[in-house]
Formats: sequence, C-alpha cells, structure tokens
Amino acid sequence: MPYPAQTNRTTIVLTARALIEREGVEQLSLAGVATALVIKAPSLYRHVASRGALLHAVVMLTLEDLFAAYDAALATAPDEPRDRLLAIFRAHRDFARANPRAYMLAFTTAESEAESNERMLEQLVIPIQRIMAELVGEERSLPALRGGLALIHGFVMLELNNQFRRGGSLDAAFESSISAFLEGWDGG
Amino acid sequence: MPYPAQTNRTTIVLTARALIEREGVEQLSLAGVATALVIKAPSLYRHVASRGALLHAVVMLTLEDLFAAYDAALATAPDEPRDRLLAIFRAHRDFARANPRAYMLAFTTAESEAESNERMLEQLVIPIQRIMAELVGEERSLPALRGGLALIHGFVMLELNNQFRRGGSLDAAFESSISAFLEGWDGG
DNA sequence: GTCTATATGCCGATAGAC
DNA sequence: GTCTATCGGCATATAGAC
Repeated sequence: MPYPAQTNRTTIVLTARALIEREGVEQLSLAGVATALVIKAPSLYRHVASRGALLHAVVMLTLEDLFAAYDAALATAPDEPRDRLLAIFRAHRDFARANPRAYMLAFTTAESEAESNERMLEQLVIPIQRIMAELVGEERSLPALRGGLALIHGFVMLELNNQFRRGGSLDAAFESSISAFLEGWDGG
Repeated sequence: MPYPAQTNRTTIVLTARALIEREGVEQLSLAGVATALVIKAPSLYRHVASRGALLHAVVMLTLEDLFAAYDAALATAPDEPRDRLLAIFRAHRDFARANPRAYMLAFTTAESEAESNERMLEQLVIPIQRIMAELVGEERSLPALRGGLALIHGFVMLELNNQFRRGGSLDAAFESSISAFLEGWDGG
C-alpha cells in the first residue's frame, strides 16, 4: 500500500467550505484545498470532478445544514404558529451570520446547478409555507411565503454586506420588521 | 499625433458594465474590455488604475443610476406617502431586473470600497426614510427603513437568482408583501 | 494615449509512474 | 489513491518605443 487513502470527499468539501469562509469563494483554488489537506492538488480529482462540482457540493452541504438548523429550532419551539415561524426566521439569520460566505454562495448561484439545488431549496421552504398557511390561509400562503423569505434573506444579505451602517439595534429592526410583516397579513 | 485618444474613462466604465451584464463579473477581464473598445489592454491603464478600481467605478455608476431612477419615479408619483414609497420600491425592482448583474455587484461588495460607496448608499436611502417617517413616525423610521429595504432587496435577489420557482404571480407577491409590511407598521 | 513585448504568476486539468 | 511533471491557458500589470 504505497499510497494509502489520506482524505475523502466529505473532508474535501468541509475543507473547501472552511477556506471559502476564511478567504472568499473567488479565492478558493484546488491547490489551496490540497495544501490545507496536506496533499497535492491532482489527488483531489479522484474525489471531485472539477472545481465547479466542488462548489456545488459546498452549496448542497450548506443547504442541508441550514435545513438541520430549521429542524433544531422547531424542536424546541412552542406550539403557536407565530412562534414557530419566528424560531425558523431567527435560526435562518443565525445560520447566515455563522456562515456568511457559504450562505451567500448558496443563495447566489444563478445557474441552479441541475435539479439537486432546486429540490433542496424546496425541502427547505416546506415547513415555512406550512406554518404560513396556518397564519394567513392556504390561498395566500405562497405570496406570504415569498415575502417572508424576501424579508429575512434581504435583511441578512444587507447585514452580511455591511449595508446597515447607522447604528441602532439590528436585532430590534429584524424583530419589529417581521412582526409588522406578519401582522400586516393578519389584518389584510 | 501618432496615437490619438480613442477612448475615455466614462466609455470604459460603461463598456465594463455592459460586459458584466452580458457575461458576469467574474468573467470580466481587462483584455475583454479592451477588445470591446477595439484597443489593447495596456492602454486601459492610462484611464483606470486597476481592475478593482474599474469595478468600483461600475458600482458607483450603478448606484447613481439607481438614485436617478428613484428621482424619476418620485417625479411622477402622487402626493400620498404610501404611493410615493410604492413608486420607489417598484422603481428599485425594475432597475434590478433591468441591470441584474450590476445590481448584485453593487450590493454585494463587502469591502465597501472606501467611503464613496457608503456616502452613495446613504444618499440613496434618504428619500425612503423620509417617507417612512411620515408613515410610521420618526422614531420608528430607522427600523422600518431597514425592514423595507430588506424586503425589496431580498425579493429582488431571490428573483434574480431564480429562487422563486413555483409559478404564480411574482408581481402580486411583491405588491401584497409590501402592503402587508406597511400595514403592519401602521397597526403596531 | 496607444502600441508591442514581456514579466510574472496562478489556475484547472491531464498523463503516467508507484 | 497519491505522487511528480507538465501542458495550456489566461490573467494583471509594467517597460519602453512612437
């Protein structure tokens, strides 16, 4: 066994994500990943087809983790629909702040890499829409879902890109904006 | 005059933006810009310090154009604060859809290139906050501004990245979400 | 201000030995 | 599965002639 296995696909993907988080996506090179794993770049091709495939794997992993964060938040949330929705939204924001570059990458891949991405995103959104339906009714649940996603995603994107530069509590702005949005659908 | 002027900084920036819109930011090379201008790449350095400086110029131009779109929208809008806010939000979305890649670039530059970017963004946001203050009161105008920006920016980002894949009217979702958000602040 | 020529570097990816 | 060696490409940026 002159060249025993020194890594595997999962480790490679995790390392790539860590490097992306540290230096940015455009800085990610296969040589960098290999160095971090103390192997040589060509060895990576036994586990990953290309740089693009690696990035796609990072995106999928990130979406899976976000989904898991939803589940964890729901596991400890109260029964009220409104509380459960808030729990998900807060978990979403927390996740984005904990993994900013991976988060942005996952939601900014325009290509929508085949169908895998699409399926994952659908899975992610199902629990939100279900709760939304309880709150605003079935027929308005789709636009309400879209607005809710837009609100939290937009908030998080602006926050991650340092576009809220005027002081004041971002937490309070987040909470009160969600409250306003939900109450507005109630009333409408 | 063996080598007469064949271009200028403004033309270069406009060309760069057009290329970005066509092929994406990461695809933009100085060689590509030069070719589009029918000159050679090194000539660009008489007008632009570096690729980064060129990108920054594109961002500033884009923000200026967005600001102008706000002004144009307000010029023909009714007097009611709510109508004026809707006019700005619709103009924002229209602009983003007309210039998707430049828009994403402008709002995704984490570095916040010196202070110029910051000042421009502040200018952009002033009219929105002023109207917001009329609608929800001065002391709540900052969180309401942030929530409103988050909602429209998030909606547009999800839309541009093709993350609304379930059919239904996006226009309707946009309008009803804004209505809900604004009414929620009224009621709160 | 534009040109040619070039320095310099990094990248993704492949071939073939072990 | 990992290695060394390498191909081929394209990038930013500079030097110096005109």
